Amino acid sequence: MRWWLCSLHDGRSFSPKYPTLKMRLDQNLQQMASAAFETAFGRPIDAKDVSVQKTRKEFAGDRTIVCFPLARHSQCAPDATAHKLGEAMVHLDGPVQGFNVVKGFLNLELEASYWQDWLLGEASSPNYGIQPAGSAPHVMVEYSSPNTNKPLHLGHLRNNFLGHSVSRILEANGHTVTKVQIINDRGIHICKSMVAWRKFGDGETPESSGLKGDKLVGKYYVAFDKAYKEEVRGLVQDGMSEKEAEASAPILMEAQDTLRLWEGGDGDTVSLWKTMNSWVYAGFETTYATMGVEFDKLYYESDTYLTGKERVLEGLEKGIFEKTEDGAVWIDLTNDGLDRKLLLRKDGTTVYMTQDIGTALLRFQDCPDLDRQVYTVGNEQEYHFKVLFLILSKLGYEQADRCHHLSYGMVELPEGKMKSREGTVVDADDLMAEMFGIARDIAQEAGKLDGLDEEEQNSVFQRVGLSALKYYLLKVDPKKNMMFDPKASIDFYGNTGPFILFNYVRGRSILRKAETEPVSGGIACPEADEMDLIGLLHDFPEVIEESAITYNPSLLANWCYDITKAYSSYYQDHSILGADDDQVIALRLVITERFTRCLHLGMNLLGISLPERM
RNA sequence: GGUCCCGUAGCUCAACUGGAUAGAGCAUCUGCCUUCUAAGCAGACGGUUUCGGGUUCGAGUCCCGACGGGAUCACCA
Repeated sequence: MRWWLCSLHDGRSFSPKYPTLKMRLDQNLQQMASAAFETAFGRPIDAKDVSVQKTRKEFAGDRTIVCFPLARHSQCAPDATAHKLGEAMVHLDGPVQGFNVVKGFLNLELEASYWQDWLLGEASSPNYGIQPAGSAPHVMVEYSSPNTNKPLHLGHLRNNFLGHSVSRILEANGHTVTKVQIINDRGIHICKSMVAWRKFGDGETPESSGLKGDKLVGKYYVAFDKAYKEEVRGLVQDGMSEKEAEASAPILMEAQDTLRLWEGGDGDTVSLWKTMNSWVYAGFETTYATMGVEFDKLYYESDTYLTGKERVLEGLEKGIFEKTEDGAVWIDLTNDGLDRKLLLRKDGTTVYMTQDIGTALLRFQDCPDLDRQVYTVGNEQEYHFKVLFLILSKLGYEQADRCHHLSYGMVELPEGKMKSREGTVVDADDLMAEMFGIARDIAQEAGKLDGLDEEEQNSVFQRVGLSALKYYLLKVDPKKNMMFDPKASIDFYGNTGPFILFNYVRGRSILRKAETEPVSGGIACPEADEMDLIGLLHDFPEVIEESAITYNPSLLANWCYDITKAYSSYYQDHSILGADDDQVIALRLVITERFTRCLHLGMNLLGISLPERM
């Protein structure tokens, strides 16, 4: 244990003035303001109606109460209201020691000891900012869920980092979280790769080619597309209409036959399917391991689509769905402002929607205590989920209300959307490798890691490189589309993951050195220079909570940057171990400890792990 | 065409959910390493928050309209 923790907690003088202060500061001030208001004006106001916010830096004070809305209740001008309210609050038994008024803004000044007590009290807890495990309901979070016909790309990285981070943030808020993905291992897309591999593959395997399994299968998916296009072109030249040609190209027919054979359980087809899928999974596993994401449970579409089909047939009997003359099953959602949607093809095979119905219901069945499901899927599928939840509801499942689509925006390239056809896809493996390489180049050039063995160095490169990528993708509001320019690459300086890591490492370095320098006594009173950092530390629990409520890790990412920036500036202007006064050293060390601990936790909730050196 | 999302500095993004003088990074320029890690710090430059109305003490934020960009409305997943 660090000296400044034990010396301040063991046996003595630390007795906070407001030890039972369970509520956070702002709520407390709201209640105080409510009480003070009644004293001053003889009329009650609801504590919730009091707007408390941090005082802006350019004004004196810690917290500000906005008094414009209160003027209506006080029957006084806003600034007069502020004065009287401030007067009454100072007289209450609480931390408010003084105040000043600017226009209708009441700036409250807290007792100096308030923040000292807080630093040594609430902020010192190892659990600061997180809720006890199991104190909130069970949530299932789905993410990743790639197609098994091509390798993971930049879009999947955003998806995985987002879903993984949201899972951790929910856990920090006390939820039990089950991380899942649906493996789309079935359907026409995988059949296309199978057909192409049979036609052009000549028995090629990952072993024989040295290609990662997902890359190999992706290669044949591309080969299929190429052959298909050629056939269509040929048919059009022979006088067929384009639409007709697209629907009847022989290689497509072959893929559709393969799908029928697969659904019929044909031995050879199923066997090849298993082989090629296993190649893809092995490739994905490697990529997930590099990314640092994991899953608690996998759902396979091949296991859930039949359940979906059964529910659709039940719905058909109940008259919720309708069968057209050719035998296909549809739902008519025009009364709900949507369109007609296909649920079963005329040949009885299932579509995407069918299996998602089955999957959703199976998951609630598997976890009886499940409170809700979160689907991390791109915003291009908003319509799909709208329809899915509506269908579940029409089928009579109340679980429909407990499903949430966590929709996120596309990662766009300067030329627009990624198109595999045009070769503009940014491959996940390649991009991560590039990040590691940049991290290595920078570190080696500066000679920062001399003295570490190769394994330790690699671990640092990976953490630093991955931090750049993860932070880059997570700092943007999930719902917004974002831009990625492969030529400009991802920065390692400025508002970036490595900047945050760097300052964490500096803080940790100080703490390691401090261990050998015993100092006793209390901590000095924080000055204005320290208040920036203390204020941000105080925000931490709310940031974690807000990130969970809104499924938005970018709030947390931005907090990590803000506090790091504040620490970096502080670090530059103040010598922490070299201060003249022992109590000042103690204060600065306490702040450094709170900073590194909260930052470590916050970054971990983003899925970013921190090195001790870099 | 219907529905949904977005529009903030040259570029990439913030803005505590309606609060005070809209902030960071990149890029450009100027300083700072004999000092706890310079992947850093300090400063300069950069804005009619796309445009026009409305709501009120107060609007980048809310409502209406226009313009611009994206997504979606598949017997692909």
